[in-house]
Amino acid sequence: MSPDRVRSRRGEGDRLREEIVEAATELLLKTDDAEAVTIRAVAKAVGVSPPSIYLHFADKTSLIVAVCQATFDVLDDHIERSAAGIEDPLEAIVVRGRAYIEFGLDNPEHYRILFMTRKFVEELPPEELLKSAAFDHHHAAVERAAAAGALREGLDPLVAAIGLWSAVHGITSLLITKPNFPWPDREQLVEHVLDCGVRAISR
Amino acid sequence: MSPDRVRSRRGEGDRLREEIVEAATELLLKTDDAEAVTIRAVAKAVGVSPPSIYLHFADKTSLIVAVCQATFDVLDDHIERSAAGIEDPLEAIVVRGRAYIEFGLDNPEHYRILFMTRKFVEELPPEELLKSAAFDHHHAAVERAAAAGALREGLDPLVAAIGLWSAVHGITSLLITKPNFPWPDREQLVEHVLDCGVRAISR
DNA sequence: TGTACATCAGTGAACGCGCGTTCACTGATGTAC
DNA sequence: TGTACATCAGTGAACGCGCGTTCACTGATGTAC
Repeated sequence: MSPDRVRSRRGEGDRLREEIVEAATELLLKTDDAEAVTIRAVAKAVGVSPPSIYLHFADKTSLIVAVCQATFDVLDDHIERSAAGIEDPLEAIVVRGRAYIEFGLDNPEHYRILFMTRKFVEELPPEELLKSAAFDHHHAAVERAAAAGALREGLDPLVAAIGLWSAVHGITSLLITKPNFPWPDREQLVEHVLDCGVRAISR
Repeated sequence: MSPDRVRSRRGEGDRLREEIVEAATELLLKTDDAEAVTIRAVAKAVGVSPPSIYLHFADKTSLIVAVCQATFDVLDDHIERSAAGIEDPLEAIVVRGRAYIEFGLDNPEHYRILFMTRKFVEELPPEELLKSAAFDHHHAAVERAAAAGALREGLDPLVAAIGLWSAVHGITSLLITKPNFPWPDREQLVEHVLDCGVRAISR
């Protein structure tokens, strides 16, 4: 993080790896611009020389992929915590959706590399393809609503889950991408999208 | 377009401007990668030297902005044609939504610069901010549905219009960004989103 | 306990690349007389 | 009708920049004996 970083002791070389991922993550948040996250900028933020990055990552893509992986985990965790202990399956879906949107709006550039960019999550060799637990958890939540008889007849829970995802993704990504659009009250908008989401799938 | 392009006659210098915008548009479609659209690549596609671009555009951003402007017009046109002559206001909304999604899926990289990138549409000096007629037309269509008494009580048509936009934007951008996701049948998904959209706002 | 040595965590300098952009220019084309 | 000239639509070569990445290296740290 700081330029007065002290060199790791023997055997603790892996500490740098974490510091690099953290610095890149923080840089994404602070600059609000994925293009500002260069090898040089990350190295500077960590307090290390650019070649040092290559002690832990084969190339820049690998570094960003590690950031994506870590961010997927944070997102999933955030949603799971929010929904913990909520009994009503439809309410749980709404709460999850709200948490998802919240994460996106709070971490726009992270959201961007995870869900609005092909390069780092999608264009990987098949065996390295990142997968977020978040979708599976969301899907499971919709299945629970279906099992509880809360969904419309004849509605495939997977299709319903994707529909909900695309609703929350839609509003999140538009708000991120179009800051100059004359949006009405943001909170009202979010609640409307969430309300429409369950309204459209429940019986 | 071709390297054997003939120089414009006197007074016809503006012809090159159109050719440049067309070439950039085509390049976006063919390469499916906004990063492939460089001044050099566009110049080569037109059959002209790189500095010639600067006879018509102050810088690269201006060129891409012109592409965005033209693409907004094409999108709006596509939607208007699709919805022409449809009487039922709710059906018109669905048809518009379908046309919007269709445009995005057929022109993913154009969709990306218009709706998934801040740089060219949003980060302009206020007086140059691009505005698409498409949203206003969509908004008007929702107002018509409201006037016809087709919407739920107490629903602000603007909020409803944005909700619908975010629904169609959501599915469009996810399908574009996540080609490797195990999507169910694409057409079924699109219809589900459209169906949910009107279902959630109609009475 | 002292010392030679291997190893580990880094560094400094430089590479090649492609990019947007600039500059001084050229040569065909139309126009004035 | 012929010709000098201004103008217009371009061009060739080069600039500086920041980037990812490589290479040969250094110096502190722990270990073997």
